[in-house]
Amino acid sequence: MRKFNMSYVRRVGALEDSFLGSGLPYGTARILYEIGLGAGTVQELRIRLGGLDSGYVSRMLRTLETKGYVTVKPDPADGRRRLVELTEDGLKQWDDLERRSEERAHQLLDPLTPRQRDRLNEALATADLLVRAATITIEQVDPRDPMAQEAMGHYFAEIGDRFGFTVGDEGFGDDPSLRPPHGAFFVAASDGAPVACGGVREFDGTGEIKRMWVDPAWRGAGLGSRLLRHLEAEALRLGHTVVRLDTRDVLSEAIGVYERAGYERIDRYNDNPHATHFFRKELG
Amino acid sequence: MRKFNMSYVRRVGALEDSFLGSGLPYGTARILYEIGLGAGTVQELRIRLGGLDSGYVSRMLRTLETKGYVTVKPDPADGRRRLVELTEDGLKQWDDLERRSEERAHQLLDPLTPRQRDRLNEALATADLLVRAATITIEQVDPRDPMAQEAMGHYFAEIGDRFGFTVGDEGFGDDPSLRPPHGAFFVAASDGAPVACGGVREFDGTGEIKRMWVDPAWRGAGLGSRLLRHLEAEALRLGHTVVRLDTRDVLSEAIGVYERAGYERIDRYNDNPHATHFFRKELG
DNA sequence: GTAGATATCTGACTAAAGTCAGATATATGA
DNA sequence: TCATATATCTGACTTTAGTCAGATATCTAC
Repeated sequence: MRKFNMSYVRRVGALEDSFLGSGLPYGTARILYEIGLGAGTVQELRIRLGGLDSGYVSRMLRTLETKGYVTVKPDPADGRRRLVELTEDGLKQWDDLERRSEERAHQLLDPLTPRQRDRLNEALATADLLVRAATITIEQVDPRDPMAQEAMGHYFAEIGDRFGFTVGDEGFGDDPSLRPPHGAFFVAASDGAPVACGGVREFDGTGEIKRMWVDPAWRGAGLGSRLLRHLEAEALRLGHTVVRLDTRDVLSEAIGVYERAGYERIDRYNDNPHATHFFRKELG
Repeated sequence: MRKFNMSYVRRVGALEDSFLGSGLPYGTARILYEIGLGAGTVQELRIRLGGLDSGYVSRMLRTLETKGYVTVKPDPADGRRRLVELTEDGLKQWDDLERRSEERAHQLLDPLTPRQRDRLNEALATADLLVRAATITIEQVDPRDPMAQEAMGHYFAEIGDRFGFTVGDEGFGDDPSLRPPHGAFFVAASDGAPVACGGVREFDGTGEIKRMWVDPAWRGAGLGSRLLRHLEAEALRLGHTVVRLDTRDVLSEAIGVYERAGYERIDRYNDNPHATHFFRKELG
């Protein structure tokens, strides 16, 4: 991997140079590009760019503003925040960056045969997926946290359970049992977007895993197993030596994950009307 | 490819940050690292680092020298040049960079399963090879040029022809027919090292391709065909509509390249005692 | 031996990138 | 309502990275 970095950056790093030739310094061009990918608040921008200094970003936005490439206005939802978006001129600049970058990439790949180009694309796609997978972070959050809510939204939508939330609630059933001290909820995120979630709670004297979901695009990448290990560790920490869970036949990939993780089929242990399969595992 | 760059650099780019934490600025650390990969003249260093300004490099070397990480002394072979190498302290620093970088890579890959790690390595190796292949440059040089000499050295070594050069010559037979105006010689280089070569000349009223060689590590990557197309174009430019060539059975890959490029077998057309196969192609 | 060419160095410079300490205005919770 | 926290901005600053124009010593070809 390190060998690849050295060699790749030396050769292709120049791709980034295409940001130049736009009359903008690299940092400023990067910000312009990022705004073009999606307008938003200054703060979002800073995070997406990897935590740049607020003063630094502010100054660059001022530059872009005086050049007429972006507009900055207060966020109606929170007067402290400011919303940034591209002007028409800014969009033109952005398209320009995009085109130049595309051109450079084509030129670079020109000497390759079509078959080699296909192989390269495939290899890069694989590498990208795996690196993304490696940099997914699993974090414990409150089930009422927006990220958790978003993830559970996907979960309930997928199992077609329109009753996952109580009418009148603002979000999906805030199950207090999934919060400390006797429970926990985890969200796995990639680039700030939730790609998997799951919770542990106590039920009938043992640990129980609930609401485990993995983004369809991420299935088969080992993320389910990783999350499950995380949940089991938490169950153990909460003092359980046995965990159980129920699931339904629609979630076929999930069933595979449980089986490969050493779960054994058991009889129905609760009265969940939607559940079709029940599992159990000894921990420790 | 561009998508990969954005995503990869954002995630793994931080690998380069490991150059920091060494108390050295990035540029200086890069030089130190490069010296550690192989001592040599300042010039070699500059080229390996992608053509940095001589003043800039000189200054950084001065910094490293006063820190006691490198020694710089005149090259006995050419008093204008200076040789750079690591001191013991410098080697320690280098190992440190190496270790930190390695650590960082391991940490990054930690969440992946061994199978995923293998897949990633394979994908990166493929991508690296192809990107290297794409950035190989083919340039016309004088056959007496050191690069050409080095490439021909490999060629003669491989065909086991100890008589490729005339005794008393400093290098490999400087065949004036491979120089303009009636001939040309080309070297393909990757990272400053020759990986393929070949020449065209006039022989008996038609074009003739001579001394075509591809580094064994690069065979099967389409480089031979690419070089051959180059040589054919040159032959055409020199006014030939037919090219011929001879080769010997030891160079089996080469024979495949000629056949796939549309060459047809012909009878012996010269008295080269080592040649076993003879080919011909109409151009244009 | 002399006229270039080459390799490195020095000094003077610029621009980009980033840091840090407040200032200001708005939001939030007790 | 008041203390505190948050989001952004401004000004003053430092470090890196890189450029350019000579200066100097050495080599090469004629």
